[in-house]
Amino acid sequence: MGTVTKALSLLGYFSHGRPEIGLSDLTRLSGMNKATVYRLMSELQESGFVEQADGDRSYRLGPQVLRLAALREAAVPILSVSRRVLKDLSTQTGETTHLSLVQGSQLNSLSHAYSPRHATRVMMEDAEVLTYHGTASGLAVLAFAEPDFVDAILSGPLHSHTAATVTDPEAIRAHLREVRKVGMAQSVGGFEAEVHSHAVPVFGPDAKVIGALAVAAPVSRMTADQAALIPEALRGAGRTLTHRIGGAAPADYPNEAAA
Amino acid sequence: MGTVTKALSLLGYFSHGRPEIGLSDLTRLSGMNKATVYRLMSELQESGFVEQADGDRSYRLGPQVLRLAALREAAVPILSVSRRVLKDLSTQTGETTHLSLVQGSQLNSLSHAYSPRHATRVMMEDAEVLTYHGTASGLAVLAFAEPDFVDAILSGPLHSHTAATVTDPEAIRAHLREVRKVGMAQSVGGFEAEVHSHAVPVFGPDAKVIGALAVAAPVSRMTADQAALIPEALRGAGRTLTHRIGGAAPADYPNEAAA
DNA sequence: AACCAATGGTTCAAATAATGAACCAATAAT
DNA sequence: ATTATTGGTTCATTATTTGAACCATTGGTT
Repeated sequence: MGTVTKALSLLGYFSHGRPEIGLSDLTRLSGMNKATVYRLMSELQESGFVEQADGDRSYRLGPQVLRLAALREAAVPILSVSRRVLKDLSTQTGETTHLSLVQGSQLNSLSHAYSPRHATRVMMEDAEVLTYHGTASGLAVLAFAEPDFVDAILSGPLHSHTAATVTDPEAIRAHLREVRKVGMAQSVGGFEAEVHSHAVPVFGPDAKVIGALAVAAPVSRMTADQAALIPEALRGAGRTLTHRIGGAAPADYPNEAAA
Repeated sequence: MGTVTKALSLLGYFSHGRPEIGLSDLTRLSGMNKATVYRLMSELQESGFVEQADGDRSYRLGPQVLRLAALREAAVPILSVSRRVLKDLSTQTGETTHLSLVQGSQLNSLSHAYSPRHATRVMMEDAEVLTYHGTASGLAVLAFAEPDFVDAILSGPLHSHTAATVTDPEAIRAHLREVRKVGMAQSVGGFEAEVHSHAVPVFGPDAKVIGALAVAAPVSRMTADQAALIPEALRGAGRTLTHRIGGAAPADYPNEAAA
């Protein structure tokens, strides 16, 4: 691992649950030497990627990342485009919808929309890490990802989020074959109990999967009507989003042919 | 310059005008060795901070920056808070408004709002670099920045954007004293011709200036009425934004006492 | 008040990783 | 057909990173 990769990997320890991290904690989390972590963080701080919280001396993400994200969006406006698609999809289905993108070996939720129709709804946060094996979005991505990538994910540790999480690699592979056939993944209580999610893959310009679009509803609201309406609306939204970002579905993707 | 700083500095060459950069260009821009740039970019790519555009092999910012920006916003929600303030300020003034933040030694526009009132309006882009000496926002920041910081900026090269740009350090310092007195900066055609900008500083929790809030109007619309209304609305918006992000104005900031 | 265990931060010889000139293959321009 | 330029690679030399040990402070225990 090069020095730069090491420094950037430190940024990976920040999350919603851990927005600020002290030097000692970072040392423990990363397993690196304290002096090393200190020097790397000092460099990241110099560049504005992290800053030190006021009273405390612990680190948090810095303002420089905002500039980069704004430029990224200007070059590849996935988030801004997705907001419209998500809003429409939430309106159509009456449920919470979200977009997640593949970032290295992890899948991150990055944009979401709610519907005002029901008082109860599935809540989402942006920049949350989703597992590939335990979420409909993750399965939708895996089903259309490169075999090497799938192998890498399935050979890693597969945690159980709920009692309903499938963690057996062979069972997951069987599931993926099914997803490939219908072009959509479902997960009932696999990540959060009482949540029924549908997800379709989103493709980039090279016809490679770059993320997933999902509808998350309380299981109690999954009536026959909804179970018919959601897949249809979702498939349409997936096609729209892939198209608007200049993407293209691969030849073997069933939703296109069926459209 | 450490290796990490060097790698991150490469990200600084991306902008709206240059969203994708090839290896040779990046080598020339940075003045580093080609092999070095290649290795650094490879590491940045590995971490998802840049990616290579499809057909071309040139680099552009990667998806990983989106995740970090979402987390930064979750920890310090300046952008989301500012959007409301900017929208209100645009409605009140009928003009374009924008927020810029200090990021290291540069000032970046990061959020903006338009008013639908007039057909012509000053256009803005996010993640644009503003100069300290040539914009109202920059002057508002400098006027309340640490003396060392001001010295560093004014001792660097000061480019002329338009015929009206003031580039003499002593003239700028005199201007800054004036800004400190009234708590607001103005620039008429200093960055873009025909644009009259007003700006107030925004302060962080430690009473240090972190950026500026500005109203940008065509000079032709700067009637006596507007020239009275804009400063008042802007001062109010500045106070609101500083307050909402948990910031505090320093004791010598005049807008507070006047309120 | 003395003690202990944390914390963030610093030092310096030893180990390792970064560097840069030269080189290659493949396009693009003349 | 020739030349320049592109992205990418190599490897001995060089310079940076590393890590164990060390401080100074802080907060909690007894």
